[in-house]
Amino acid sequence: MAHSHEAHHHERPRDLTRNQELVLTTLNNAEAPLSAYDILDKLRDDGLRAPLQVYRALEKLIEHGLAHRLESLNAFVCCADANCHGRASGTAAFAICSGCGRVDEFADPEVTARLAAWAGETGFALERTTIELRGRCAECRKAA
Amino acid sequence: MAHSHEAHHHERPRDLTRNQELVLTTLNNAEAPLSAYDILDKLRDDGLRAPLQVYRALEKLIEHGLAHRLESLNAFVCCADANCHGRASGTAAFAICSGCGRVDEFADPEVTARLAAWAGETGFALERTTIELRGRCAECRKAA
DNA sequence: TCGATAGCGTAATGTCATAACATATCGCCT
DNA sequence: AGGCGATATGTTATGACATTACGCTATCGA
Ligand SMILES: [Zn+2]
Ligand SMILES: [Zn+2]
Ligand SMILES: [Zn+2]
Ligand SMILES: [Zn+2]
Repeated sequence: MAHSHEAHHHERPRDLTRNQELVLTTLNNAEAPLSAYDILDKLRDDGLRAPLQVYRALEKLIEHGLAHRLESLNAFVCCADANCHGRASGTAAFAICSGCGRVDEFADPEVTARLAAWAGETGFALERTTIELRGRCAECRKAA
Repeated sequence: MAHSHEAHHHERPRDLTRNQELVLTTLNNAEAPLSAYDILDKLRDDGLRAPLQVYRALEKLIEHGLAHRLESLNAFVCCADANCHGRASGTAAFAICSGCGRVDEFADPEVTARLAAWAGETGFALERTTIELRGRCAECRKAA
């Protein structure tokens, strides 16, 4: 572990390609999750033309932990949890507001532990976990 | 609350229409989740012709707690947890095997409680929760 | 210099889901 | 019986999301 061989289990983030950079920036600038086609539309002026260009970039960003896919929305957000990349915080959970569309990423170690425990007892080899909460955020409730 | 006004918060399950019955039976007979189009194909001989007929039936079945949508799969399963309909067990979680495709429905009250607690602290009005685990089931691991 | 790996561009296609409109059926009140 | 609202249905067309297939290019180390 002595010489510079990269962090051992998680790519260093910053060797993004042009398309990946464009997509990540678009996600970063967005207030709410974007679908792949939303992203594509925003990047037409930068030369992107086909959905696949976006999907390929997203795939890498997600691999690197820089973005997440929201399954219940068929849309994508950039990662908001500094610890998430280093996976110190366990499985990420997402609270999605049906009012403003904003997404709050958080992690609860106890939840992670309980699900891992269930997997352990059951013999289920856990690879990936999706936790998505739908509802209305505090701000939208006040604005009601 | 004295006279017969139905159970107060959860419909009695058995007043399904023909289409709902057909779809539910199809899901019950399936070993793995089915997409709406899978269901449609299986029900062509029974007179179903359009996706919407299936989606409408699914919508009601899900409302009644007789079926669930798996967001990470865009597919549907029938509910496997007797308690689920009576909502005694809290939020349902699903373990989806990438080997055999089978789905295991379970509920962990502690997980439910932790997510509810997060929502409480944050002021998030929780309406619906999705928890989906991807991996390989014990049987598929043995068969490896 | 060669081959392997990764990324890129494009077209076509596949899969999932809903809008819009027209009918039909049932419970209920008059 | 007649009228009404609520719910379910059937059908067509369309929209939204995602992948397959193919060929080209850049990079890097043997
Ligand atoms: Zn994250
Ligand atoms: Zn909100
Ligand atoms: Zn259930
Ligand atoms: Zn399996």
